Amino acid sequence: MDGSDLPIARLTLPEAAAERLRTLIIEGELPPGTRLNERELSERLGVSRTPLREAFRMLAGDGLLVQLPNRGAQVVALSRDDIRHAFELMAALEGLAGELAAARVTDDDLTELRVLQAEMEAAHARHDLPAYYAINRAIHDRLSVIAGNPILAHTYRTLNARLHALRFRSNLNVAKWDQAVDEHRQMIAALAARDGATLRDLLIRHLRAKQEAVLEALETD
Amino acid sequence: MDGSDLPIARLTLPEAAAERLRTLIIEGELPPGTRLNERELSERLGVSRTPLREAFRMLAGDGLLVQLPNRGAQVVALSRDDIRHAFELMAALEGLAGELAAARVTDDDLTELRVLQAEMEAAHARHDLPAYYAINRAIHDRLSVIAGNPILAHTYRTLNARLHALRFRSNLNVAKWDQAVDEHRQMIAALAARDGATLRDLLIRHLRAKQEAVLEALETD
DNA sequence: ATCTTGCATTTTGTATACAATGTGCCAAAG
DNA sequence: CTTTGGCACATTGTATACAAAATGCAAGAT
Repeated sequence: MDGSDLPIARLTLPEAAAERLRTLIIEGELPPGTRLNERELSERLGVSRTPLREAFRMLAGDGLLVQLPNRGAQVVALSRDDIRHAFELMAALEGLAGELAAARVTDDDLTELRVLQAEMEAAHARHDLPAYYAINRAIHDRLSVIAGNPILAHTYRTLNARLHALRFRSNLNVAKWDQAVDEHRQMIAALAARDGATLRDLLIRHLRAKQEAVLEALETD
Repeated sequence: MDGSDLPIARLTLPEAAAERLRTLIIEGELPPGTRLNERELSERLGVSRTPLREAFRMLAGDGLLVQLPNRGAQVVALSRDDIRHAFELMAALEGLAGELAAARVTDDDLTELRVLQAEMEAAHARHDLPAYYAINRAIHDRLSVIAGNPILAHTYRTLNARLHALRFRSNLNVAKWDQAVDEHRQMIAALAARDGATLRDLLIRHLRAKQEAVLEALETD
């Protein structure tokens, strides 16, 4: 069985509201720092304040919101240091994921990853940055799943969501982009060779480069 | 200033309830698998159901509770695999903390850690397991703080709380105990030498040993 | 002119009432 | 004797009313 014997996951109202809010935040509809008025938002989402507040608690747990007593919730605004810290942790998580994935990867997984890699190179060739980001994310997500550690995967996704809320896209110079694509090639090779240590190092370096690009992009805001 | 200019953190009712529940779970008062009846618990804690439900959401975010739609919350019961996964991640987090700590540790930090280490050896000498655990935890916590990455520290604490809810104490054979104390000595040495790579390896091995001890202990339940 | 002080308004915090859903038991049919 | 249907009860889900707290503005004092 694949787990479909557990109760089917119908979304409860607070969960649905949280999901909706999450995308609003990540899509940039609710930019960092925005104060969230409960009454206003509850009308906008068509739910009452009670489930909305539960949604707030969930998102606060994910680090997308901060809640100040008697002053409501606001979309988190990461400082430069926060970003540095988040990337530091992300690098370690990706490194671990790579190490574990190398030990467990199947040939089917590799085939799938190679398809994604090809798509990514195509996006790169036609300078399609949004597509590149989407595929890039899919590859890294896949890796964290192949690692076979749900707790890691969850931590990874949560942290990733927080960073995505920054919407740092659209800034990436050509040299770094070329390099990133090349690093991906090396990653697949390391994975195919089941070389966990190398893959780990590659991923950590890869993340460090990404961090630099992000911080640079914020610099020029 | 030390940050005391931010709004002083008075506990809101849901937060207080969550804190209370958290200790009840970690102390083993509410063992894994316990179903939490909202009405009953709200009376016991002296709060109404609304703030209690927000507390549930917070603890669910921390992974201490699972919430099933229309079936309420229950204390999470970790499977052997969950434990393995949690330790896998913990090892990576500790490793990162060690690496970062080695780069930032001050002489004052070292003095403090050496005091804790001495206390730990004393506890070990008099076979005081509870004290040993407490000091052990203090040392590792300290390390994650010295690392200077609050996001890492938070992730670490959260995951740690989940594992502590297992209450796996009271099982540890003498050989492993001796070894653990010795590993701690080596850790302090590596830290004093600012040797991050060595410290990282030590911590990861240390955690692996701990994991084995825990899994063994559960075996004999 | 600037800084308090107090009041009105807005916003969040909590409790409770009501609705919807799930659970378990018992009876009747196969 | 087992199984299924339905009913009563218990529990969770949601909305709303009320209480408490914070914010902004204006008027007065320094």
